[in-house]
This record gives sequence, C-alpha cells and structure tokens, in this order.
Amino acid sequence: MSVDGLEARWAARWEADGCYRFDPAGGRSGVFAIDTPPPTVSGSLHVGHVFSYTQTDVVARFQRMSGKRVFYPIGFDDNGLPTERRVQHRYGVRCDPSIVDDGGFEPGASPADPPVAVSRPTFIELCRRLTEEDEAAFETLFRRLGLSVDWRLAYTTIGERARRISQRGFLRLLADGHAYRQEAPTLWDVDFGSAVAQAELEDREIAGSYHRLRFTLAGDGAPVEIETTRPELLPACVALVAHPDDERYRPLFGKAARTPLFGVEVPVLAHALADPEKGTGIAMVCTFGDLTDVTWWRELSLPTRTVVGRDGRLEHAPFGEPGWESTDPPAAAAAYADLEGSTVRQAQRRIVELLAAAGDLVGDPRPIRHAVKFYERGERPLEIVSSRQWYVRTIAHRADLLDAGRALAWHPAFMRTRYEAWVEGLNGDWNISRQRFFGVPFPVWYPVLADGTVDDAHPILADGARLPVDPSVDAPDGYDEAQRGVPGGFVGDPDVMDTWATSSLTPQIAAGWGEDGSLMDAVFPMDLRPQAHEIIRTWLFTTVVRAHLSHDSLPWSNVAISGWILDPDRKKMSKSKGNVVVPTDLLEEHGTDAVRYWAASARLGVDTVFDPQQMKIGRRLAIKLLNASRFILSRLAEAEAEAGADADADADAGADADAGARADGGRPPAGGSGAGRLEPLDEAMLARLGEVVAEATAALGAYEHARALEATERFFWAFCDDYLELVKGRAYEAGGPAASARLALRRALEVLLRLFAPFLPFATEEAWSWSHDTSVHLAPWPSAEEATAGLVEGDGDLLDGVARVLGEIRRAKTTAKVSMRARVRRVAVVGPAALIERIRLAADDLRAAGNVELLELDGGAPELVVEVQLAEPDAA
RNA sequence: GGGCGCUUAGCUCAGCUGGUAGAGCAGCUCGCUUACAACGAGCAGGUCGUCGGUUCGAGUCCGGCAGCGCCCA
Repeated sequence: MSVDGLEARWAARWEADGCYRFDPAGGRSGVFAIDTPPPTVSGSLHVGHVFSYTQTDVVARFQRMSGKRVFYPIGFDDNGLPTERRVQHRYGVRCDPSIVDDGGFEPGASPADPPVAVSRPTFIELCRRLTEEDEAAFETLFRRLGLSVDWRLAYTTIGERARRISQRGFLRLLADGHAYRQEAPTLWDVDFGSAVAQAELEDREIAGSYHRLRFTLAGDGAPVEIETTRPELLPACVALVAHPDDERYRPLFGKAARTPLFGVEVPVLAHALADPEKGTGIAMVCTFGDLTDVTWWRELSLPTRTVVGRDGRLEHAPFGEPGWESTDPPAAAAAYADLEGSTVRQAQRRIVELLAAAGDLVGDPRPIRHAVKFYERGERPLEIVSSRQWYVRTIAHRADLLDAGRALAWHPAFMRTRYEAWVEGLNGDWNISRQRFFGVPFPVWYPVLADGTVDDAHPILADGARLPVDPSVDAPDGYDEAQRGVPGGFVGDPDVMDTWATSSLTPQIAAGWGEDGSLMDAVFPMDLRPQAHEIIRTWLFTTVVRAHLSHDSLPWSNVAISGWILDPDRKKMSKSKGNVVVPTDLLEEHGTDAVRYWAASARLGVDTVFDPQQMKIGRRLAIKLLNASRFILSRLAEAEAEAGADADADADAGADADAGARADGGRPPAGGSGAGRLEPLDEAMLARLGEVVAEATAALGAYEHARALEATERFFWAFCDDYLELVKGRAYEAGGPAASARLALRRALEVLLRLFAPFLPFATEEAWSWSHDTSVHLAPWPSAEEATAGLVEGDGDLLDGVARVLGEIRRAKTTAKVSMRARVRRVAVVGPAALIERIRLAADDLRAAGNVELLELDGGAPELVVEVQLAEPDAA
C-alpha cells in the first residue's frame, strides 16, 4: 500500500463536495469558530506554517466530527511594510507620493537600477500584483497540507472588505472617544520615514560612548558636569535632572544651568527616574534622546526644542528667537551652523570637536556598550520626533485588559505571563498611524483654511456608506476634487493604519462586522485564536484591545500558542539564517500525513526540533493504517462471501457498513445463530479501545492533541501486533467465535479510523472510503460507549495478560533464532489465579497465534511466569 | 536587572493529581509469517542537570545553583 497520491485525489474531492463549508444556519452554541492567523504573504513559505497550521487543523477536524459547525476561515496578511520592501526590491521602484500620475510601471526582467520613482497609485498596484502571486503560493501549500478551511471565507488584509471594516472600526473608535489624534513625541525610524509603535521595538546592544560635558550654573558660574551618550542633542537640552534624594545636587534644584556652546539656560530639577549611580548622577534632558526624556519632558512640563528631523538630520534651530533664547545668540548660531544638515552621527563627531575646543569636554569619551531601541525591521537606532499621530487608548484600560487576559483560556497556561508583562509595561497609548503607502488609509480629510493652513482640529470624517475611501484620491462629501489642497478646500490624511490596526480585527473581518449578511451573531466572540508566542504583544494584544473597546467582550475564549521550529542546532529556523526547509518539498518527499504527524506530535507552546525522522515514523503509521484496514475489510468481505446470506451474526456487522456514520453505530451482535455475546478477548480489546477513546477525546478537548495522538497510536500498534495476530485465525472460521472477532475488528476499525482522522486526514479518508460512501471527516467523533456497547464484562487486563504470554513465546522463538511460525510443543504459564483464569478465556486464540500444541495454565503462583518449550524443527 | 520555560536512554520526546523509569528512532541479534520487508520479533541502553528540603517513599512537590532558550526592562 502506498500513501502517495492520496493528497491530490482527496483534496479535490473535499473541495468538490464542499466538505468543509460553514453552515451559518443555527445557533451560536453549535458553532466552533477559529480566528486563523493570516500569514504574512511577503514572507517565505516556511515549515513553521506547516507546523502550526496543522495543529489548528487537528482542532478544527476534531470539533467538526464532534458535531460542531466549524467556522474556519483563512486570510492573507498582505498590507504593510514587508510587502512594500519586497516590491521595492523585486521591481526596483520607490514610492514618491508627490508624483501625481505616471501612467503605471511595467516591470522589466530584472529590478530597475537605480530605482525608479513611481506614484502612490502605481506603487500600490505593484504591491497588489506581487501579493496575488504570493497568495497563490500559500493557497497551494495550505490545500496540499489538507487544511479543512472554508476557502469561500478567504480574505486579505488589504482587500476591500478588510479596508472597509478597518475604516468603519476606526470611525467607531473615534466616535466612542477611544481614538484621538495628537502631536506628541513619536518613535521614528529615519530610514523608513515612519512612526513605529512600542510593540515594534527591540533592544539591541550597540557601542556608544559616555561624554562628560561641563555646564555652568547661571549665578556663580560653578561647573556642573553631566554624562551623556548623545552629545549631539545638547542644542535640544531643556533641563538637568537629578534624584530628589541626591545630596550632591539638592542645593541646585530650582536654579538654572547654562549649556556649553549654546548658552541656553535650563532649570535643574528633581525626578525619581534620575539614577544617582549613572554617570555623575545628574543628566541632561533633551527633546528627545530616549523614552526617559519623554517622561521627564511630560512630567516636568518642559518646553520642546527639537533638533532631529524626520530624515535623521539636524534641522534648523533659530537660536536667539523665542523658545531658543541664549546668553550669546551669535555664538550659539555659529556653533549650530556647523551641525545643521548633518546626520546625528556626523553631528556627534563635530560637536565633540567643538566641545573639546571650547574646553567643555571633560576627559576623553568613555566607550561603553548599551541597549538602544531599534525598530524591529530597522537598521539605525530610533529617533524620537514630535509629530501628529492617531492613537488608540490603551493605558486608560490597563486594568480591564489585564482582566481580559485572565478571562482567556491560554494553552499552555504559562503563556498568559507574556501578555500580563506586556500590558503592565505599556508606557503609552497605541500609535496606529504610519507614514507609509500600502496600508488602509484613514477615512479622514482636513479643511484647508482661507490662509492656506490645514485645520487639523476639525477633521472631516467619511460617511459610513462610502467606505472604503482613499482620501488621497477621493474627495470628501460636499467637496470636489478640484478643491484638493486649495484654500477653502481640503487635504486627505496622508497616513495609513498600522498593519496591526487591521490585523487586530481579523475576527470581525472574517465575520463581516457591519456588512450585509454579517456572521457576527453566529461566530463572534470566536472560540479559538491559534498563534505563535512572539506576537502576543502585537496581534493577540491588539485584538483583545479592539474587542474590548468595540464589543465589550473577549474576541475569543481560547488561545493556543504554538512553538517555534528549531533547526538541529536548536536555533530558530529563519530565512536570514539560511536554514529554512521549503515546505512543499517536504510534503512531496514524505507525504502530507507524515508531515502532519510530526507537527501534531508536538505539544502547544513547545519549541520543536525539525526532525524528518519523525516524519518517516508518521509515514509508516499511515501505511500501516492502510494495510491494517485493508486486511480487516478483506477478512470481513471473505467471511461474508462464504457465509452467503445465511443468518450468521456477522451479517449484522457486515450489512452495517455505515455504522460509524450513525449515532448508534457499533451495535452488539444480535442474537443470531452463532453469537450470543462477544468472546472475552474481543471484549477486552474493545474495553481498552473505549479507554483510548475517552483519553483521546478528553485530550483533544483540552488542546492536548499530542497526547490524543500518542494514546491512539500506542493502542493501534498493540492492536496490530497482538490482537490482530491473536484473532487472525479465528476470524476465518465459521460460527459464533468467528463472528465475534469480525464484529470486534470492524468496530475497532471504525473507531480507530475516526480517532486518527484529524491527524492523518488522507490515509484515514482513503481507508474509510473502502467501506463508506461519506467522508470520515464528517463522521461523528467516536464515543467510548460506541466501542464498549453491549460488552458483558470488558476486562482489559485479559488482553494485557495474553499479550504478555504471547510476548514470551515470541521471545523464545527469537532467542532460538527460529521463525515466528515455528511450532511450540508446550507452554506452561503460572501466575495469580485471577490472571490465569482470564488468560484461560483466550486460550484458543493464544494457541493459534503462537502455534502452540499444549498450553498449560496454573493459577498457583504469585507472579506470572511463562515457560516455553519449542517443538523439534521440522525435518523439512 | 526582573520574569517565564526547558534540562529524563546516543537522538527526539512522553511521564496528568508523588508509589520500583517509558515510547519511537538510531544500535545489536534474528525472522520473507497468506495485511504490511517501505515489514515483523527480540535484545541492550538512564545514579531523570546539580545541591539541599518536605515525605514511609521524589523524575514528579518546595528552595538554592548551573547551563540553554525566550519574554520584559
């Protein structure tokens, strides 16, 4: 038997039959809704996708078989910066929003070099073109993987519906007072030219230097020395701060100090965040060097003197004018003239020279390594600039968000800690605007006043019926396009939303919140969010925020956190490390069920080593399942053929071809001619099977799919190795004992195929199809009672005892280096009376399976001891 | 610096509420047996990271330490 080729055949069949279509009719309680992660399509296909999406699919299939109507949509995350970067590299273009109409761009065979500037609409069109290609690749992979998603429910995060729902969601936040626009210090990546949110930060250790600078007190000219890693921000200095308990500086609080070079008088203030251990214990506050500066600036109500522009260069600073007062304006202006226009790095070198020349640099700069904030995709340290941005309130809801985290069921539970640490560490509201292009625009315009200035305070909001709108192309109601940018007219908000501002609405987008035919009532809040742990602070957190603010509920009741894939050196697999494995090759080589087996063997939250060996085991399991199924069914068919249409009890089971698809499947044998009750060994096997069903069902219900698979697999191998061998002979015969074996085999097969179905959808479907017309994936999940129905006793220990004796017989044969088929003259078994009596009930099967002539059972010993005496080898 | 997780056979991992260590793979030996040689049977292999505590009893519970990974500063 081969498992190759099953994928294409069954995937096509499932699609044609609409096997996994969601049925919206009926109540919420009958639905299991999954908020599937939309993969970032500009990223590469990755084994990680195969891994985590399989784990979710196992849950979906289990819930579907358990009678739920499974809402299992899929999306593709295509908006945002990763796509922009890919487009830039792929085609050799860059977006210049000042270009009005360039008539499009036809990419050549290779990227244009140097890059061609294109208009915003052209750039967006290129983004769409590329994401369509990417999405097709993902769809192919996911279909090949056998994900039981309803493809009719697919969405993209830049698609029209996602844009409309994002904009509608934004307008609703605004109406409810949960969103606002404000000029504020903003984390800024100078290369990308965009704001960055707290969630997108990462700390990196880089080299820097402490520079000791000499300030002077305004009154007596006494020196005050501070240390800074960013001397180039000296012209932006607005205060000095020391710890309130620091005796060295207490006398200075309230006095003014004068900056070197620029002669700007700044107050000396007290603040608890000043670290007496750091440097000289007194720090300069600049607008803005880091997030602590922002805190000081805000809490001490300091003025703003910005010098770093959005391009990362020092912009004009009008020393001598209001806000830039100096004791010596010409000298300040002269010093600054040397810095203006240069990058922060250049400015740092230059100002150190100036300070040294002026004698205000104390000693040499002292090299250190320190943690600096970077945008996670960026290459230069972030700057903090003052800019106008849209924010969503999070700080005000911190307590509620913590409660929400506690109300969520986390799998595994310890992952909640990540969420709580994040929420507790929030230091500002969520900045949702980005100065980029390929994203969802804000549905907002601003009036242009008569004097030509933009009236930011009175935004013009889009009407809900017009969504989605693009304010860079569409004119607001009551205006026409000719009024764009002219006095008395309007301008569009130039920004787009943070990609998480859209992704935080994936449940609402999938459910069509506010759309015609909305599924919200049927599927929201959803049951499950599967995702990886590194995006707890972004995707999970923002989704919780949106559901809380707009629906006053959790977005889902459960979250399943998958682990990472590690390479054999225990490093996270990633493209940059060059250690990724192409998943389509993997599926081709091992087969889908095999790869799924590997993925499903891993528990949630546990990082897992990429292990082709494990896939080989899965492949063997799938093949074994096909072989065992074929064997059992062939026995049944043969027996039926021989029995003809007579009253053999087996006819009952044989005719009951769809037992598994019926709620009352697996009935006990009717009182036919031969079978009053099942044989004790058959009952024992079914009793054990019942235990396995209970264990697997409980495990899957608790999101412990690996445990369910392990239990099922362990039973299955024992079933094949021992039970099947024991009853093989009997199943051929006629009469009650044979009928009992056949019924037990059929019932076990029916149950086993369904237990394996979520894990090995292709092999189980194939085997199931040999005796059913309907899909195993729509068959009811087996119950323990189904396995044990009608059992009189059902003593699992019997099976174990018999298996132990059989094992001893095998051991003897292996030790003697003879075939398993070799005859055994005598087997003497002693042991506890109760156990011996159980084994006696299966003595015939044991003799047949071991080819034993004489089986002696004696119940007078405390421990089970088996003595095996082989027959003389045949002369032949 | 604070926190979370992990550490069990050569490898990858199970061991849930404490009761004499498990699986698969790899290794070794054997067997073509009428479901399966892409298979089957068997053997061997571990002082459960370390130190201490609780307990009649600890891989399991508690604390310290070490290593690895991650999260947050």
